[in-house]
Amino acid sequence: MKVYNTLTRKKEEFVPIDKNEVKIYVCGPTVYNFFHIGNARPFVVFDTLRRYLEYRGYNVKFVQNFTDVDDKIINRAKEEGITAPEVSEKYIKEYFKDAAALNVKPATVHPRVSEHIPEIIDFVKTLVDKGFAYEVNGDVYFSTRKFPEYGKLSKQNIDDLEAGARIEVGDIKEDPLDFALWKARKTEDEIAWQSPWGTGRPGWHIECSAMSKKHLGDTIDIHAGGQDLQFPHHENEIAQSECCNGVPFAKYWMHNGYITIDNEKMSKSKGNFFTVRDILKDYSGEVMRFFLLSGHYRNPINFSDALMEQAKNGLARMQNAKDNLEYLKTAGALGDMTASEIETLEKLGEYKAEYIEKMDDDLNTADAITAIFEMISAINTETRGGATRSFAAEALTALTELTDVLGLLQSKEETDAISDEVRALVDERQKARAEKNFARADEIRDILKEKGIILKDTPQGVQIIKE
RNA sequence: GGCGACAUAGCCAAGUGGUAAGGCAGAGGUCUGCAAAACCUUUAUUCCCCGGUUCAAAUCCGGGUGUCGCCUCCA
Repeated sequence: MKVYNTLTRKKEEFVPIDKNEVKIYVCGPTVYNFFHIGNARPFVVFDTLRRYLEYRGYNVKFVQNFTDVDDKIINRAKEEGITAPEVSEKYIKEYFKDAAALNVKPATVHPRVSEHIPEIIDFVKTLVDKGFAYEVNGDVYFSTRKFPEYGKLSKQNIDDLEAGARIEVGDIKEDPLDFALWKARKTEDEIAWQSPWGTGRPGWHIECSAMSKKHLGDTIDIHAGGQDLQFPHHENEIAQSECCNGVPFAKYWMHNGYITIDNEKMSKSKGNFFTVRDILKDYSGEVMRFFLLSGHYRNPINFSDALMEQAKNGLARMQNAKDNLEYLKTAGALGDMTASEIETLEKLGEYKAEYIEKMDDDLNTADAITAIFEMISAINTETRGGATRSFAAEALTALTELTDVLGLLQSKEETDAISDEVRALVDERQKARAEKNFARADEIRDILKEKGIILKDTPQGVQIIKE
């Protein structure tokens, strides 16, 4: 597999450091609110990366943190009149709900900042001892100039950065580019821990470095996150980790592109801000996931209602194909596959190869989806006038193998559990149809539709689908 | 000011030297009691513009134009 490495700005062959275990760290959410569609992109994209690597036989250790110590959480706690831990606890729970809706699997480890304070303090101490950091009034800052490679990820020249840096009034830092590793407590009600530099809490960037080290070791395979994290967050992580550990931090850096609303960046101040929780009222998580995977992960993607409608319809084509095969698996013809079916099955193998080739090319999910649609066309054409049960079963396996890796077509209930009541109505409708009492037949179809049950009359009989 | 991304049909989108994938929407048809689904046909002589390289360019080079992002918390 090839992945685009931000560090080198090139697609590189992916070779894990330890061939038995791929180590991936993804920057997770700050848990002060429901997460939004922009947050959802890296969750979905890198969950797909993980699924694909697992599909290719790798054992993946996937770490995604929760930032549960942060100004935004403290502010939120004040607003709601509860404690900061209560806020983060609440939104961690909500994270798992929305992630599940998006078919994002839980990480191997979901470390929390609040549970890694000793590790963070040790990390900062090492940096101070090695002379990469200094303390001022209970704050500890990283000395950016001490790391000669600073800027290697974002390809920025340190002097240019210096020129553009904002110099705040009364800044106590030795250099404007220095950033906080540890922040002294300012007010009594702020959450804080004891440290060699007094009471305080960790800075933002240090958390990821410390948690990555704890759970994955000094050098990891892939560090991933949103494009905006490239600078300064990831640049700072590299500086901290490489100065502390003396070895490269991550072999590959992967960054996903932005989501825009009407071609503008989503932001609270513009009021064009959509949480996944809100979107779920109109579209399923799977539609959102399909939408997010329908373009290449490094390209920007625009979010709108019209685009979600397109995604919904596209996904429905996929779902129909699966539903039809599931139906034919039990309603299709008995006996051996036909020559044509055997030939089609071979073709499905070719589409699978195409799918793998595209996913191998820096996770080209757009082309992988194309391969799935080509597979579906071949299946639909073959099964147009019916199919053998064995072909339906084989085709279903071939199709779901590919959709599973993308985390699609997962959430639908199995259609086998159909109640006697429904069964009776279907039978009554069939009788009505035979008697040409179409008014009653249509009425029953409408009654069932209200209950989320769709009937399709096929040459093989009535296909019953639960929405 | 520094760094970077993008521009392909009505919409979305892949394609980085060999003659424009795929999806959505639209039109016509087949099947059907009607639906639904599906199938068939149809929708870019052309890839923002201008030059250049080449037998050959959406793809490479030069120059424009436009849109967006990072440099400040942010996926």
